[in-house]
Amino acid sequence: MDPMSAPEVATTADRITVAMAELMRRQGYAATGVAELARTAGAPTGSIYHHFPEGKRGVAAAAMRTTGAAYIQLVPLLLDAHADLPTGIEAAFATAADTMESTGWATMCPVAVVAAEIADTEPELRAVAAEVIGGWLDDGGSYLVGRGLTAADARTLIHALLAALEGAFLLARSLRSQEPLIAAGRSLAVFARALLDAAARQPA
Amino acid sequence: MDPMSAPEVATTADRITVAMAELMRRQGYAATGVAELARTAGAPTGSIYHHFPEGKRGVAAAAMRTTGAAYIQLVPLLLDAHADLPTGIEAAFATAADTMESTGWATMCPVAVVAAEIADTEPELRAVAAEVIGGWLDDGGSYLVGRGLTAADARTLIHALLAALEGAFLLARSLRSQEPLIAAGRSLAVFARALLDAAARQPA
DNA sequence: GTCTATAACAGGATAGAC
DNA sequence: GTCTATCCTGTTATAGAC
Repeated sequence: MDPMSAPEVATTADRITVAMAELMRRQGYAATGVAELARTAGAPTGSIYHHFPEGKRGVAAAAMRTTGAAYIQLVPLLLDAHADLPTGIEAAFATAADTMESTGWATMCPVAVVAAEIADTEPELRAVAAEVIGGWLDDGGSYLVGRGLTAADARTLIHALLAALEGAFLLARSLRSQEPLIAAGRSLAVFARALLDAAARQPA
Repeated sequence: MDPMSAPEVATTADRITVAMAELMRRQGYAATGVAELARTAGAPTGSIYHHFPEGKRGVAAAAMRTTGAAYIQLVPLLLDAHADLPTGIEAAFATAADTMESTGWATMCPVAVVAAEIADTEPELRAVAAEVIGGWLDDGGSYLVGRGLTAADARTLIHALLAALEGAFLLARSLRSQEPLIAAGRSLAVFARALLDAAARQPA
């Protein structure tokens, strides 16, 4: 708040949120304990319940929302670099594959890990996951419209793209192989090109 | 063993394995307790450790392998019905979407749920996941070669297909929407058709 | 707003009677 | 091979001093 204050370390609440996102990405929601979270964030357990009265569940919700906001910024960052959209998509998947391997196959999206775990058991967190994923679909779809796709095609493509990305992350992490991400990238590049070509052929 | 014995109920070990697969699919590995598993399987906790000396981890490994064997049988079952491969792929995704909605969005692959959770924390289970997924890729790839794809194309397609399927399951479950599965099915049908067309054009 | 101590309970695993 | 009782450790959450 004070413009004079140095950037310092992030606030305690921020450190807790970031630590939770990191732990969830690595081991999921259920396996992450509050004590471990406190240790990782460098805060006593009491601070967690002070900043997040809803406890572990509240921290998880905040971590998912923060992750969601951070990830959506990557879309233009990765795809604007290529004038040809299909080429950009394929390159983005390749970048993801490299990043994953260089981080020891740990860099998976925490929202996806948690979403799989809690969809049937934690209604509030499932709603948060749906909200975050829905935001990705909306924003990603808008971006694709800007790249020349019709609204309907953009919606189809962003659904297929996000599904392929999350699924390929999951397979790559278990197999410790770039192959799923590379194959998914090729597949989506072909699909994107087909949609663009069809739209160009009948601009009704 | 005794050919005269009625089919009866499955053996205790089988009931435990099946119950574990069902619980893991719904809530993951970490959130599934041994007491809950015993209750679901209709067996005392002692029996679990009698049949699976490695405990919860051993039951999970058995459940993943059993699931893997069951799922791979679905491939010819779903795809042989259509003479045109891309059409068959799209129909299979649509069937998965219907099944999922009619079961209250709970029917996700337990291997995928667990794989996401334990990739960094349970090395033995990660290896089992890799073994099961690797089997799907091998068998699915062989099937696709039988449907007219080159070995390299089959490998690419089965990777892209499995990634899209697991990812779409994950999104569909969180969003409670068929849309990810339908979009992924369309995307893979287009990709499969492109691979088949390219192979037909240059049968070098 | 920070931190310690602890309450209240559930976790996985084991021992041993039957 | 089945089942019960129990051990020990870890869990989430809270109370209350500072």
